Amino acid sequence: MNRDAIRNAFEQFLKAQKLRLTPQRRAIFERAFDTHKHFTAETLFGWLRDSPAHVSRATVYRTLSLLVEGGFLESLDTGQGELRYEHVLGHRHHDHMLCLACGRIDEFVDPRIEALQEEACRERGFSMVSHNLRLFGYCRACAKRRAHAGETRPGTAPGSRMARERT
Amino acid sequence: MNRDAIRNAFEQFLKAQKLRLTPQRRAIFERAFDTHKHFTAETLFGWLRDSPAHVSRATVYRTLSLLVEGGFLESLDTGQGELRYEHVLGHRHHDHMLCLACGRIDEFVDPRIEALQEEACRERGFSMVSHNLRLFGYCRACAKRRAHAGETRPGTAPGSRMARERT
DNA sequence: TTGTGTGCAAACGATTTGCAAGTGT
DNA sequence: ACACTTGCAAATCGTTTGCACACAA
Repeated sequence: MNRDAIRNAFEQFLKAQKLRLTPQRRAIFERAFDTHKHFTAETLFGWLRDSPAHVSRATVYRTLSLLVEGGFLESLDTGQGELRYEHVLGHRHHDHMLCLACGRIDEFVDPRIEALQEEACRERGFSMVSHNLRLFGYCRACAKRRAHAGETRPGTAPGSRMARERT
Repeated sequence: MNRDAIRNAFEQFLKAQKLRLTPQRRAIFERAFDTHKHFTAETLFGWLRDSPAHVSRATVYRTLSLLVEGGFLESLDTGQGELRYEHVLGHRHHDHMLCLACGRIDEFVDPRIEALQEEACRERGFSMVSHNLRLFGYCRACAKRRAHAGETRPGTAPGSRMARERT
């Protein structure tokens, strides 16, 4: 799915919802799809602040919600305060591994896990709408570094209440 | 694992960390283990407010963090703003199914899923510390009700920003 | 025109923190 | 005594909202 097709889908979506295609929405849409990485609302706001397009923080939030509702973006709760966004289109469902030390986010999928989830739901009469699997730990690089340093604690802000060893 | 054993472990934990056993900590500990359900900090605060034990909200939060660090409680991020807490001891690891309509939280485990997660980590050199699998959808009862009513939207606060059909 | 959308700043809500006063050990 | 703890209120922080003005359709 290329950019034009996605943009087109977005415009169709707005039209269908009787929403207006404003320069702000256009700017946010374009910038969001200019990156391949996960980003936060604040990050996107920063990107646009440094560009000719002036979009207020409120509008960034409002439009990101729109894009999520329209199924263009998906929001990922890293459990660390702020939501991160990622593309949905042309991007199959996947789960995440989050590094407690460097914040790196890796994606993975195992169809067998997906199937077992479906099975669990079926057995319990639960009608699943979506799911979310997050593995917390240390990426290869950080795990190696920590093994050497003999570290025990997470590696980010010292003393931070977040990134504990447990969920 | 009975209450006395857990309490004992808690006191040992405090001692080991050179922390003091105060009436507030005792009250919070007892009240937390008086329930079998998932609860929020605010809920626990409410329970204690209506009891002879006077504990400030700040202390509730501080002590809950302590209990999580000590491995007595585990916090569950329902993705709906506030954390919920549940016992750990005598309570094996499990994942959750969250009902978008009534808020019900069910627990389940599938050792095969757990094993596949380990495998995924091994393959990628990721050193897992903890994980968190949440299935969002409708519990048996709500699914049935919705099927009849022909509903499309989640069932809680109408128009609420949360409980969307997507994550 | 006219209902939407935007920007701004104030409001939120859960959680954290600074600080002076209290209290286990 | 003397840290460690508490309570209180103020501070955070990401996100949402009220409102007057601007602007797509």
